[in-house]
Amino acid sequence: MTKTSMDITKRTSIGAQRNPASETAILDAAEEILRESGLGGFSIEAVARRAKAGKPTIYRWWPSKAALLLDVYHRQKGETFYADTGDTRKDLVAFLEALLGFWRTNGGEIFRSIIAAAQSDPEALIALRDYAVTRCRSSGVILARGQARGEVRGDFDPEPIMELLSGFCWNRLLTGRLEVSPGEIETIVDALMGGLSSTSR
Amino acid sequence: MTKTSMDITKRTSIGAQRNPASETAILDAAEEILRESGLGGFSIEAVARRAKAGKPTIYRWWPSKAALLLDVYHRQKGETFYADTGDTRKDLVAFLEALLGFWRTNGGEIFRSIIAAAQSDPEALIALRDYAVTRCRSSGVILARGQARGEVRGDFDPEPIMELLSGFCWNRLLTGRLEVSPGEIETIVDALMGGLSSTSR
Amino acid sequence: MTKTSMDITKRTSIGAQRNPASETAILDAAEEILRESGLGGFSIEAVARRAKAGKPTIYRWWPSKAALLLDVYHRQKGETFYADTGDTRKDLVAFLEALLGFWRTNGGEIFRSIIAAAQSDPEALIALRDYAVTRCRSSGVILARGQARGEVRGDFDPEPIMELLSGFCWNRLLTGRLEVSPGEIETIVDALMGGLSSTSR
Amino acid sequence: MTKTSMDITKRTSIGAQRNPASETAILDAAEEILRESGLGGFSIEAVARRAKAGKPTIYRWWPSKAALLLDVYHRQKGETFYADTGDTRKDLVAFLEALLGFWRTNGGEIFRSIIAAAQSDPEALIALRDYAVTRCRSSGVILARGQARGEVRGDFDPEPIMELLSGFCWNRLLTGRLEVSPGEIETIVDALMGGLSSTSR
DNA sequence: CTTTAAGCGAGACGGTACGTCATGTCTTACG
DNA sequence: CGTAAGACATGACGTACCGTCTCGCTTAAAG
Repeated sequence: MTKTSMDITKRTSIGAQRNPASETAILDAAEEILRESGLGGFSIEAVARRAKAGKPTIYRWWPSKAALLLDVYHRQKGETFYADTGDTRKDLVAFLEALLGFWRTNGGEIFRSIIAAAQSDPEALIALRDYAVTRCRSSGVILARGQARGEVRGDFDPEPIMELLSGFCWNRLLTGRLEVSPGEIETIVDALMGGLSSTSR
Repeated sequence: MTKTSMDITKRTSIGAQRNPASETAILDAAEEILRESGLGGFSIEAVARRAKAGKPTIYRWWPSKAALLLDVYHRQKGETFYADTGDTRKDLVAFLEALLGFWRTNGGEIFRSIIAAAQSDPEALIALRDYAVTRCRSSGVILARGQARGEVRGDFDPEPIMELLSGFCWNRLLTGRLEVSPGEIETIVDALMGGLSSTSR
Repeated sequence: MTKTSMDITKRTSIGAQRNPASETAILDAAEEILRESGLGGFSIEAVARRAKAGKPTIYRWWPSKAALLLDVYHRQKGETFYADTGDTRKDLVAFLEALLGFWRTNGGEIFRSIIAAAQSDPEALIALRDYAVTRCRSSGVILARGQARGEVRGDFDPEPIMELLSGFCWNRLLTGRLEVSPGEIETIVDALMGGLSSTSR
Repeated sequence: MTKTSMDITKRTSIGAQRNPASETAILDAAEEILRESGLGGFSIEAVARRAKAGKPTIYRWWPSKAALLLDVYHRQKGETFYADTGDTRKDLVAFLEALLGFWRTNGGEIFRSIIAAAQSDPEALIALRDYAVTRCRSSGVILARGQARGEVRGDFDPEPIMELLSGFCWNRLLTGRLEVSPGEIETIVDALMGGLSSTSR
C-alpha cells in the first residue's frame, strides 16, 4: 500500500521558492528505490528518474546522497516515544523490541544504507554521529526514570549503557540478524539489570 | 615502515597457476589505498593501477570488492588472543581496549569498509555475519572462564553478552568515535558486572 | 575605460514598459563577457548574472542568443565611412585596414561569435546574410567612385569584388589571423587592380 | 544511400588496441547526425547513442567535439585534385565550382559546423587554421603552374590570391549562399585575371 | 621436447552514475 | 504589466569505475 503521489499534473516551478511537491516526490522515489533495490540501486540519477525531477533540483536541496538518505529515514521514522511502564526492565525490553521491530519493517534497509554511506562520506559520518549520540542521550531517559524511582543505581551515566544496547541492535542490523527472539532480549536485559558477577546476587 | 613489495622485476605469468607475487602486490596495494584514502578511494581500478596488475587478474581471484576487503582484513589481523588474568573484569576491559586499539591503528578503516561493502553485497554480508558470530562465540571464552571459576553467574549464555560489548565497539567504529576513554570502558564493564538494579547490590 | 553602468540603484520595473536601464545593463554585460571570455563563456545565464537581470527579462526582448549578439555588434559598430582619397587603390587598402583593425580591437570577437551562432540558428543566419550583403553593396561605393572617375573599368559589378575582399577578411577573422601585414594587403590590392594575367600589362 | 554499418554483431574490445569497427561506427553516426540535424543536434552524447558506443570511447580518441568534426570532414572529403587544363582561368573557375559544389552536397554542413566550433574552442581554431593555411598553399599550385607557363605574372605570391578566392567561398558558405551562378564565378575570375584598373588594358 | 593451457600485464570496450552547467519556462513578490 | 529572483524539468558536459573482452607474452605441466 504505497502512498506514492501519482498525480498526473506536471510539476514545475512555483516561483523563487522550494516546491513541496518536488520534495515529496523525490523523497517518495528515494524511499521506494531503497525498499525495492537497496543501497545498490540507489543513485541520484535513479531517484531523479523515478521522481521525474531534475538532478540539479536534488542537488540543490540535498548536498549528498547521505543527506537524502537521512531525510528519508527521518521522514518515515516519525516521533519516537519510550515506553514508561514504571518497570525499567520492561521499558528496556520494549525499547529493544521497538527498535528491532521498526528496522524489520523497511526502516532497517534505509538505516543500514545510511551507515554504509557514512563510511565513505565524511559529512554523512558527522550527521550519523550526531544522530546516534542524540538518540542514545534521549533514550537514556528510560534509565534516568528508573534512577529517579530508585529502581536503578544512581551512580551510572545512562548514556554509555544505552550505547551498549543500541550497539547490539546495530550489530544485528548490519549482519542481517534482526530476527532476535524475545528470549534473547530478555537474557540481555536481565544480565544488564542483574549483573554478571555471582557476588552481586 | 611498510612492507610494500617494491621489486623492480616485471611480474608476469609463472605458468598455469596463481602467481603469489601478484597476489601479494594486490593485497599490499589494496591495504595501502584503504589506509590512505579510505573506502572512497578504494576501487578495483585503483588497486590494479597501484599494484601494476591487470584488472582481470583481480577479478579472477576475488569475485567482488568485498572479497578483496575481507582478504586484506584477515591478512593483517593475525591471531587473536584473549587475556586471561584470572579476573573477568580485567579480561573484559582488556578485550575492549585491544579491539578499539587495533581499530584505531589501521584495522578500523579496513573493517568499517567491509561493513559498508556488506550492506550492498549479499555474499559479503554472509561472510561478515559468519565472521561476527564466530568472533563473538570465541570471545565468549572470557566469560566462560569466569563461569568455570565461579566468578561469573552460570545461568548466562556468554555469546549475547559479548555481542553487547562488540556491538558497542561497532557503534563507536561506525560513528568515528574510537577514542574511548579508559573511564568509559570501566563504567561499562562495571555496570555489566555489577548490574544496574539497585536491589542487585 | 569601459563605460559600464555601475549604478548602485536597484533596477526594477518602471511600469508596463521596457526599462532602458535594463536594456543597457544587459548589452553592457553581454559585450564585456564576449570581450573577456569569448563565445565560450557567453551564455544567457552569464549575461543575466552580470547584468543583475532576470533571465526572463532577456528572453522577453531577445528571442535568441544570436539576436543579443547582433544587438551588441550593431550598438558598438556605429557608422561606417569609406575613405575617398581619389585613388581607388588607396581606398581599397584603407578599407581592408579599417575592417581588420576594427576586428582586432574587440569588434572581431563579437562578430566571429555572431557568425558561429548563425551556423546553428536559421534566424541568425538570415540576419547575418542580410547584413553581409548590405555591407558588400554599400562598400561597393569605393569601386563605383573609381568607375565614375574612369580610373576603374566600368564593365564590372562592384559587389562580387567586394565580396572577394571581405571574404578574405572573414577567412582571417575566423582562423585567428587578423595580424595582416601592410605588405600582404598591398599585394592583394595590387593583384586585384593590376590583374594576374601577364598579357594584361 | 547511406553506407551505415548496421551489423548486428555486438562490438567489443579486441584487446589493448583501437577497435576500427567502433571508430567507423562513431564517424558514421557523427556524419549522419550532422547531416540530419546540423550542428544543433550534434553532441557527443547523441553520437555515442547512435553509434552504440560508450562516451569514454569517443573521448579516448577525439579530445574535443571539433576533433571529431574534423575527422568526419576529412574522411568524406577524400583527396583533392586541382584541374590542370593548361588555362589558368579555366582552372580557377573549376576550383571554385568544385569547392562550392562539394559544399552544396553535404560537405558544407559539416565544414560550417567546424568553423562554428572553432570559434569557441581554441584547439579547434588551431586545427582549422592549419587546415586552411595548408589548403590555400596547396591550391596555390594552380597559379604556380600558370606562372611556370608564363601565363601568369611571376611577381606574385600565389597564396594570398588563393585566400581571396577561398575567402569568397567561406563567405558564401557561412551566409548560406552557396548557389553561385557560373556567371558570378566567371566575373570574379575575369576581374582577378584581367585586373580592375582601366590602365591595365 | 614439444604442444597446450592457463596466468599475466595491458588496455579498449559498452555502460552507468557522477556532479555541474546552461537551456528556456514558470511563478512569485514587488513596484 | 514589467521587473529581479530563482526554482523547475531537461539534457549535455567530461570523468571515473564498472565488469568483460581480447591481445601478446610467459611458463609450467601434459602428452
